[in-house]
Amino acid sequence: MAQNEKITILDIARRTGLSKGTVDRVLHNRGEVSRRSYDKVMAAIEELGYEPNVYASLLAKGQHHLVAVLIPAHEPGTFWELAAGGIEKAAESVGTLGVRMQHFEYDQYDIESFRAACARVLEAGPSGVVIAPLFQEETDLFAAQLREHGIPFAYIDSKPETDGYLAYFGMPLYKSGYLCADQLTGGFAVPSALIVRIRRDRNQQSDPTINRRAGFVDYMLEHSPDCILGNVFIDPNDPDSIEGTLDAWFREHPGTRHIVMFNSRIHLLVPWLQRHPDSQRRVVGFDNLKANMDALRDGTVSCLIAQHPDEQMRLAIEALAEYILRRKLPQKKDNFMHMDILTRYNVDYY
Amino acid sequence: MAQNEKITILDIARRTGLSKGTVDRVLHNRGEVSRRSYDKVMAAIEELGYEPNVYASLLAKGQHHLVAVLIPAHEPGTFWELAAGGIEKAAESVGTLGVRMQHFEYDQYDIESFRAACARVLEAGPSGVVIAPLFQEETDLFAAQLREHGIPFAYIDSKPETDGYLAYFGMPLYKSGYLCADQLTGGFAVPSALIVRIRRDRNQQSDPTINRRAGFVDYMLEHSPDCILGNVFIDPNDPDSIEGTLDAWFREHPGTRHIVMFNSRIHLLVPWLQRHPDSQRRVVGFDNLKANMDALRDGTVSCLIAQHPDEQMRLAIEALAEYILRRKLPQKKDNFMHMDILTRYNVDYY
DNA sequence: TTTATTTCCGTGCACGGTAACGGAAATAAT
DNA sequence: ATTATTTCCGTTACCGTGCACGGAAATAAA
Repeated sequence: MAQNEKITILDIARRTGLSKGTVDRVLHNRGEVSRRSYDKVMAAIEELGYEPNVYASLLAKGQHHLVAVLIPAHEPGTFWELAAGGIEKAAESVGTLGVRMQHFEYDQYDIESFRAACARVLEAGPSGVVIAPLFQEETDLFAAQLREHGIPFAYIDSKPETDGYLAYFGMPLYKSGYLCADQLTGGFAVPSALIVRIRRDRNQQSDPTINRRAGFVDYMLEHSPDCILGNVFIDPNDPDSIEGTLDAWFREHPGTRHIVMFNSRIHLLVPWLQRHPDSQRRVVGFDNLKANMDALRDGTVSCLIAQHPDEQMRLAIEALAEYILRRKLPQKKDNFMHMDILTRYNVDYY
Repeated sequence: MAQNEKITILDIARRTGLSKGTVDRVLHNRGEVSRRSYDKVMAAIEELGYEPNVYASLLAKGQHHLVAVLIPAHEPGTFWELAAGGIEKAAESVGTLGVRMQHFEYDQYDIESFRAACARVLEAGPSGVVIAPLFQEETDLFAAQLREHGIPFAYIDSKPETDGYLAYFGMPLYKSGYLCADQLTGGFAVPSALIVRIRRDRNQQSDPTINRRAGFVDYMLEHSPDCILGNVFIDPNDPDSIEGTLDAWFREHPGTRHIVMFNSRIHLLVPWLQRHPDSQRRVVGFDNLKANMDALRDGTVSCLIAQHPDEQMRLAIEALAEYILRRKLPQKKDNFMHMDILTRYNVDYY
């Protein structure tokens, strides 16, 4: 561990009777070195315990790497805004290492815009890419292109089944549904619960909420087998329909109390919930959007399960930087992040 | 934000008609510069948006800074072991910047050992110090010494009332007690609950659990005013006494169900809890020690509130490094970390 | 053997900043 | 006016690597 003096490239040059140029060629094995010399250098490196000086290296090549981030447009108050926030956090840690970040947006409901964004990323010539893969097939195509160019990439949020990525940072979706159910019921059997869903565009192949719902349902089957699970669909862009849909459902099922949503839009229900207060009702949703946290504070929502997309982003960028600068692979390829339970009593510290 | 080209020290030298030597003198204000030149340089720096190249700087001076960490001995399975874990995490991020860390231990029940550790820290001549201040007065003395030497320091876990530190990273203690109460009761009124405590040495002046208990009690007064709160004391080194104490209490108060501890030792109750199973009982404790998380998994403990001391450690070290290397003050001086709620359903991802 | 090619390797500058050294210019002392 | 001091500033030699350039040595082709 403790080396009294730093071994430099010059030391092993002297030791082997070669020049630092040759040693450098060996270190980066860029050829033009005889077998004999190669072995001598390698032996000396081993023997003296040489470790390259990162500063000198970075200074010398003066490389300013670019990491491209490819995520859906982050409208204020959306899930992707949170993710984008992680870019700045990453900038603090790896920015000093000469890594810059650039942000490429696409419309999550328009596959064409995704294709266009991919093209722009390639044009920018990044050293690494972070991808939030919403369109499965298109993502695979893009991944293949990146591999061709030798550009490493990492996924956040969800990941395609195809391999070839450097790392993945996401949430254990199935488990999150399980956890969600436990928070909704408090561990006790409940007679019924309502699942509020948003109808998805068929173009968008990847839907994380499917797995969440599966975990939720399995928990209920185990702990509350007689529970009746209702499903209603709402249109996020039509507040009136939300009101109407919920009113209709509760008129027909007055016994139901608890409500759950598996995406980040639980805040859409706040107006209705406020008009129909019920101190015994539990409402559980996902993700620490500002609107959601406000609902938590005023008691409209009981609990949020947060996955901290900003952390995922930061870790993905850091993993890429580590690989780009030092060729170091991440310890784990698939990283499932912690799920945080937010209530009105701890939400203020997020 | 986007600077096309990096501004170097030479650029501002040329811009001002001075030499890089002079610019350097200004940058490190080591005098021998006329007022006129000083102003010119400062203006150019501002104007061109100069930012020093950390690599070149570190390479040139070859400094390897040392951050000393002063925390209680981290026996395996204790709270401080978690904190010590953060040192390695910090090493990954700031280690590449030439910052090394050294760890100084003391016995948290022996004030003499704390004094000795302080002396050893000063001998090592660190560029910054992280302190977990358990002995209030002694810590103030040490802080004064550090200030004298111009060594910046940061507190974790708790902080003395004296100012002069660079940053503090800890948990909102009072609020954590509040949150704890909410998790224990599920928001409903309960008839009674038992608080299990550990008798403290009077030498140790700083006790974080006091504030926690205050928050807990206040929550109960609001939400469960008629609740009877029991207090028992156990000796952590005597398992038999733990059994006896709990048996005795529950013999006299059979109506009580829920149990809470405000320190990290809830795992001490596991043997007793396992011998007296009760599916309706809620048991809440603090901190993500391995033994605690195991108890969560097998259902013995219902809920843990985690503050992630390793994160506190990492952030404290990073803040120090940022100040040492770039003289940048942390954004906030007092940082209250998030409190995470751990249940059997999300504990596997910690 | 001479000439043309490869193979292999040393030299030297660049990267951006640090700080010691010494000297010119400005001021003070004689 | 001359000398002694300050005050201020430019020059220069590093720090450890990366890499282009050119040339010596070894081999192949003539």
